[in-house]
Amino acid sequence: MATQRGGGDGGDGRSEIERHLELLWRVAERPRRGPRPGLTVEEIVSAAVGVADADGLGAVSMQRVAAELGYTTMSLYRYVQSKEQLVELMADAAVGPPPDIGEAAGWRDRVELLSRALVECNRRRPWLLRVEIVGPPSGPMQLAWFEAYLEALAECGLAGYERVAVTLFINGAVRELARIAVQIEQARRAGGVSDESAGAAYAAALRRFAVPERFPNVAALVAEGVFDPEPADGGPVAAPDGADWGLVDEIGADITFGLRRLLDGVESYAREREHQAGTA
Amino acid sequence: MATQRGGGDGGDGRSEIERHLELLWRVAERPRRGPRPGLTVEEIVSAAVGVADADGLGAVSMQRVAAELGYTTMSLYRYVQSKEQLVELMADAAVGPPPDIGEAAGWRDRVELLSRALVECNRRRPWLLRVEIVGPPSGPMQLAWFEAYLEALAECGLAGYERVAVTLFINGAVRELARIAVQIEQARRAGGVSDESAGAAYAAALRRFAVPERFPNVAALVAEGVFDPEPADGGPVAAPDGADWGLVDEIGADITFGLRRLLDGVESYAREREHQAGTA
DNA sequence: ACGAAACAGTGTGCGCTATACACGATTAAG
DNA sequence: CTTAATCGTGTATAGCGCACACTGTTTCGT
Repeated sequence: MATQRGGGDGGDGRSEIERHLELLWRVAERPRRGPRPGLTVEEIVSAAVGVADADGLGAVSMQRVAAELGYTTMSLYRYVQSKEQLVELMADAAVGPPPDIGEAAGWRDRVELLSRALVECNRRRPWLLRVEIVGPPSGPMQLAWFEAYLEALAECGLAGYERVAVTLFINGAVRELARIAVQIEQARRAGGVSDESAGAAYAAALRRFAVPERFPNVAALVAEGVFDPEPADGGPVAAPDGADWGLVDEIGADITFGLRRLLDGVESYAREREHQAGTA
Repeated sequence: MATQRGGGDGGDGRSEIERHLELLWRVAERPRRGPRPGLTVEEIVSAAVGVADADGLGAVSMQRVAAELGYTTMSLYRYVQSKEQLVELMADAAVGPPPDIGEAAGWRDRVELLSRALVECNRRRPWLLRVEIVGPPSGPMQLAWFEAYLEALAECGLAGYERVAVTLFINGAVRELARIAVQIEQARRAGGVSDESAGAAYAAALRRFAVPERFPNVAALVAEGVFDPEPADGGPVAAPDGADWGLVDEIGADITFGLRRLLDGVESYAREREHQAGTA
């Protein structure tokens, strides 16, 4: 394993994780001596994000980022402790702030709007989905999204820790579904030789390997045509209620459905508890 | 980007993705000429999994795996097209088959049992959570879990594609939540110097950066003590109904809550539709 | 039976990676 | 003006994935 960020100490009083957080939040204690730094963490992160946007996460190397800035590789280490940390800074910066969903609609719509915006973020920067989440939301932007979800859920009738649970649950589901969708999308864009799109290839694979004896349910769904790229007539209704996720239709519909069931459950749970509280 | 698995062709008729799937499913077309292979894909994958179990995913290199088998690095490439592919094979093999949940209880309990088992898998092999999912469930084990979820949801009253949506939704949420929990767990285990555990450090960080002006909801929850490692009295009730995920209690409770709300929503949705169908 | 073709495993080498370390140049504190 | 801290650079190391050429083995076509 690389550097475990447990209780290490760099010589001064602050632990490693503490300094990491200070970097995330740009707590800049100005250096007291020595030459003026020619770079800022901001610049480095933004250059790295630029590289990732242009050529993917795999193209982000210390050398490439430094070259982009006209500096040498090692100079970056004056600002960042490791590449791993740089990637985390990138991830936080690149999600950007959550949209300002006014007081437009009810809390359910707000949650859905927020989730749609989150998907949109990840769709525009597919490499974000390849950055692994290292823990609970810590950076400014991550925390801003967290805050936004909690705010959206403020009046849904759930207790504090319950709202946290729902937020994390939704985030996880959305991220994972978006990952699948984006990957399909990319494969589809890259597919040149054969006519069949990646979705069709997947359907064909299922048809081949999901034998009814061992995988009866999957096989039945395959037979239904659920996994066919173009939803067959009467198949999954794409984007009900005008919910457009900008994703492969099928996955978008999946998110919509799962999210709405979850919110249904939240609603009924809150209602029931309110009722209990009233009679108690 | 590395190798896009779009429509490449290796000379024979089968596309790259096709050959990948055949390897996942161990479709062995025996070679017609030449010496007998001294290794099998099975051995290689199992050796690689052993390395990952022992020293983490970062320790898995072609050299290391080959050395473990007493072969040279390059010999592995006779069986596997790339390291990326090997990792995928590892991921599929390492989750193992889903547990056989009998006809014990209702579909809700079956889904919860399955999810608990999935979390347990990832808890015992934390490196699994660091392997990025590359697409819809394709490997034998991945598909077996998919099948198990669909089977568990068979009698919940949902249509086919709706069950798919719920399955993917749950999988995503469970995976992401488990990732956070495992990371906290590891950090806690590695934390030696300072007394405060990683959870406490996170709570402290939130207390420092989640100022009420910009993050009122988060700040309020921090003040409530929701993020404190030891749940304060009256805080989040740990493991209601005896639901033990083997994880950090707080995250386990999060999964339980989110999952049950989702299933609540599924139940009411199915009931309502059945009712509609009855009156139609 | 025999040449040819296919295949297994090895050795070498290339380009790339992160990053440790020592060094000169620069700046501010005492 | 000394001294300590810092910035940026140059150099070096250990490791990585993997392309390629090569030897030796096995089996097919004849």
